[in-house]
Amino acid sequence: MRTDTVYKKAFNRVASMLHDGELVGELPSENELKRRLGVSRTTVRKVLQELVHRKLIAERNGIRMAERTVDENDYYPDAETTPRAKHVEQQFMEWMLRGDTRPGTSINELELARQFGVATNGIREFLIRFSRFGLIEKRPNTGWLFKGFTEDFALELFEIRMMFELRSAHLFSQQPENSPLWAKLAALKIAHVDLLKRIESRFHDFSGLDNRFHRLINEASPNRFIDDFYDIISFIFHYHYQWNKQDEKQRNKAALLEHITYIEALESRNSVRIAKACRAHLASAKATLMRSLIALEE
Amino acid sequence: MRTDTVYKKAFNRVASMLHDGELVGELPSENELKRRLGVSRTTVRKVLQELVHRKLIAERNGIRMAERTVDENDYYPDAETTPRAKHVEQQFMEWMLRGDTRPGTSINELELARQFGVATNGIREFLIRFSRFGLIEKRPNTGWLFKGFTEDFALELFEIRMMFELRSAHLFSQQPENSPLWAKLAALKIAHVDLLKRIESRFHDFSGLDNRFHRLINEASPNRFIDDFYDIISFIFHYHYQWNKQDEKQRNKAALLEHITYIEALESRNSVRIAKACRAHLASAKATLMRSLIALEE
DNA sequence: AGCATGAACTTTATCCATAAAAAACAACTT
DNA sequence: AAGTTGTTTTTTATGGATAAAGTTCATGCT
Repeated sequence: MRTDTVYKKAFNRVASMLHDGELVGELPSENELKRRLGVSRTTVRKVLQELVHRKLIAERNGIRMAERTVDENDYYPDAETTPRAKHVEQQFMEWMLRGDTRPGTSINELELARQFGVATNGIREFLIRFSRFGLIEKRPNTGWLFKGFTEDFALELFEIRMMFELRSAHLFSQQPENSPLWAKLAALKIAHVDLLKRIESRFHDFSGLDNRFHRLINEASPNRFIDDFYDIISFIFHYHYQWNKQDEKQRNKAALLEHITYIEALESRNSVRIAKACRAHLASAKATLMRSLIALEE
Repeated sequence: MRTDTVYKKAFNRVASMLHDGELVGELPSENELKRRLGVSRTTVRKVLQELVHRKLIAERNGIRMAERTVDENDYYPDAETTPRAKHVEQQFMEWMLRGDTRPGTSINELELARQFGVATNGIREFLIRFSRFGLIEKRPNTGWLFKGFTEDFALELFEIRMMFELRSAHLFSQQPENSPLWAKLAALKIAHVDLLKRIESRFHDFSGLDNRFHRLINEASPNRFIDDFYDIISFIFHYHYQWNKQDEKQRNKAALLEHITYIEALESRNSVRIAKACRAHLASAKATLMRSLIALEE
């Protein structure tokens, strides 16, 4: 059966809106809620129905009002708000990055399905999606081959990344003075400086900034293939560093400083300086990844 | 039910081997056939069984020999030797490139499934696979968006292609003198010259050469992401030109000449000359594609 | 007319079933 | 011991079913 994660997530969302006093007095219409929650009206209605049923809200002559205050165990557990496909992704990534899965291992759909508690279809769809990351390969009628999260992989990844980023940074710097992206860049710089001040406690926030920064650079002259490639990078890094936290603070602090230099280079519009800052930053990111790969081997 | 296309294809293969006298006297062992056909022994046995049943071969005290001569209608029809997934691919590409599918159209899995006569699962898997080509986009719980085989698409595609190819051509030229790839390049050049002589009748053969050439260039310093990207290109071109044959002969002849120039540039090891030939060739390929896109609009 | 709710219909996400194909195991032969 | 064939088990490719979520149609209210 299809999971009802969309509903549960929407429900939690409304509950927390009630809790935070974002919905005072008469509740918005179904259509308005639909817009705010980004789900269909069908789902909105289901949420409302349950809210009434639990007496969190009450409906009197067509007007819906908050009734009871929301408490902690009105919320559905987080795990129930994530669709199956996402769970498969997480479990697979853990299996791959954490387990002792060696390069050359073959991947068995049925076995993973059993292990993850889902139908084989879900596994297969995930693997198809995942195959574009270059880490697995399909052999028809036979199964999938895990090629390994190896040094080669990282080298090839960074080679492309470097090409793309140099290209995008260059084009970014060539934008007209009145482009709104310059203002965005300035704002991002401030965010960097702010984070740097609080780095001791807030170092986790870096990955959000990192993402924003690299995506911003691509915005100047969009290319879907570059965007897609950046998705690969984010994905890989997200999971890799999620299970590999050594030196996180230090790593992020260094990257933050590199970003600032890089941003200033962009602001200078000086090609040579830009290329240099870009190269330096990527070289450092690469070195960090390589180091952690070697650590994994042991 | 799973199709038995693997079996049928293997059967046809063996039948044509018998026909062509590639299997004289005692037939090879099951294991040997398995190796030659690239299928499992289970399938080999099924083929043999059917061959016996149809009296194409006979088995006398453990020895299998040809019995009857193979005739035209011993073969299974071609359509039955292609797996469902491939059919879906073909039908989808036709639907997309030939039909009046406009950018922005949304793609309905169920409707396609009905139209193509397959289960929705197959459509979905295809779409997931296809999504990396940058022509469609998934909107969760809702469906897929067809972004269109547009001018933008072609521009973005060629931008990346140019970056990759310049990089690969450069690295190719830097290979040591004793690399075996130089010999391969020379052989390919001869094949080009040969084809040029027969271009009037054999112009269809160009696409095979084109593929070999571009893949050869990448071989010097492999990068999986570049290979993958080249898969996208081949795929797109394959289908696009399959339904768009205008000027095919002339187009191929021009490309053949460009390739020869390009190969000679590589052989010269002269960077400037290489970059120039590479650019010229890609610019021309791009112009051809753009022209045919505009033709489509009308 | 324009927006709200209610109800019916359609499509997606997900599981399950099964024949075909592959792989593993077993017994036999040289 | 290594290669054959026979048999059994496992896995993949494909179809089908269904609850959840999305969309459309209908009705009613300002």
